[in-house]
Amino acid sequence: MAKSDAAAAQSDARARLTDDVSFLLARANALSLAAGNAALAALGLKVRSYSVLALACDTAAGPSQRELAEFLRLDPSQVVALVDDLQRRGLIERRPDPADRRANVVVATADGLALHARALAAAEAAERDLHGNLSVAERAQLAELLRRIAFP
Amino acid sequence: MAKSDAAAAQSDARARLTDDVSFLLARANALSLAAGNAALAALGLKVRSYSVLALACDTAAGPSQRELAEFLRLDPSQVVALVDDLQRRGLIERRPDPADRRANVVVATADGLALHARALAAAEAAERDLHGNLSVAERAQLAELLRRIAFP
DNA sequence: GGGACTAGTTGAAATTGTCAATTATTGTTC
DNA sequence: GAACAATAATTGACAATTTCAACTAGTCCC
Repeated sequence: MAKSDAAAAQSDARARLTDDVSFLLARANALSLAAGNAALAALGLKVRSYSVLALACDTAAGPSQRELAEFLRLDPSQVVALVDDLQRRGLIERRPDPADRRANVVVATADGLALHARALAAAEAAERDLHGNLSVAERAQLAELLRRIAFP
Repeated sequence: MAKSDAAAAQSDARARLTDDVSFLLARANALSLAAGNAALAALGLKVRSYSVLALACDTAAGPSQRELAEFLRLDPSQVVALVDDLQRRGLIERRPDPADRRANVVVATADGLALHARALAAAEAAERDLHGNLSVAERAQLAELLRRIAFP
């Protein structure tokens, strides 16, 4: 390889990395996670526990822990710890799934619903802050593109 | 709050989460990270070490460790460990920065450049696999939108 | 009823993240 | 130019997270 070729091969490595969707995903996520955790800290939540709470605030028959694990891409044992914590704080309940006695269904308590409302507002504020330079249309488009990667 | 309002407030919690850019970012990143690590494992790299190597393959005067830490959003002490590892394997070198004797400049060796070329191919294949349902234009658009979040 | 599989749980081990302290060097200020 | 605050890299300690294997209880299928 000629000297100039080697130089050319080197010079665009950084360019490549900043064009790399995977890298951008990682960095954007790191910023988003930090901002989210900071915004939720005042409520005693992290992004993880907030996500569990949000899903537990879903339909009356909330998600099973297996569904939580799959949706949040966590090990089932991590879900146990998250649910334990939120349950100890009276924000969610484990209810036996009437259709499958092995499974628990996770539902929010009244306190959980109330906290979720506040947490949602905080999370949305943090997100607006993070995406300040994106228009509403752009944000929707970003969500749509991400959804096709996140849920293949 | 009337019963129907409570039900309505609950029923869109899940919808909200899957519309939440932060959540989608987290999930897409988790998939991307897993795929990337799997693709790079055969070369003895992870996404982290690959990123350091890629940046070290940058211009002749590579990045300082502080720049690596900032770019990859890592604690400086983590960069030390990553650079130690790659250096032990003869893939990169620490060179004293002539302009600032406190700083090291991290540059790839010939072996490092060679491995990076193979790793780049593997990473790109994994990414194509992950983004299979996105067109080239959509991927470019996604990269542009992510860049505006990742580098505010 | 027996055997394969699944949901949740526990606990241990490995990896990663966070933080304070230290050394060497730089930049700034009087 | 001597004194002082600030910065780059490093070390080591500690917390948090991830990953796995094993276990119990329940389901599904034959």
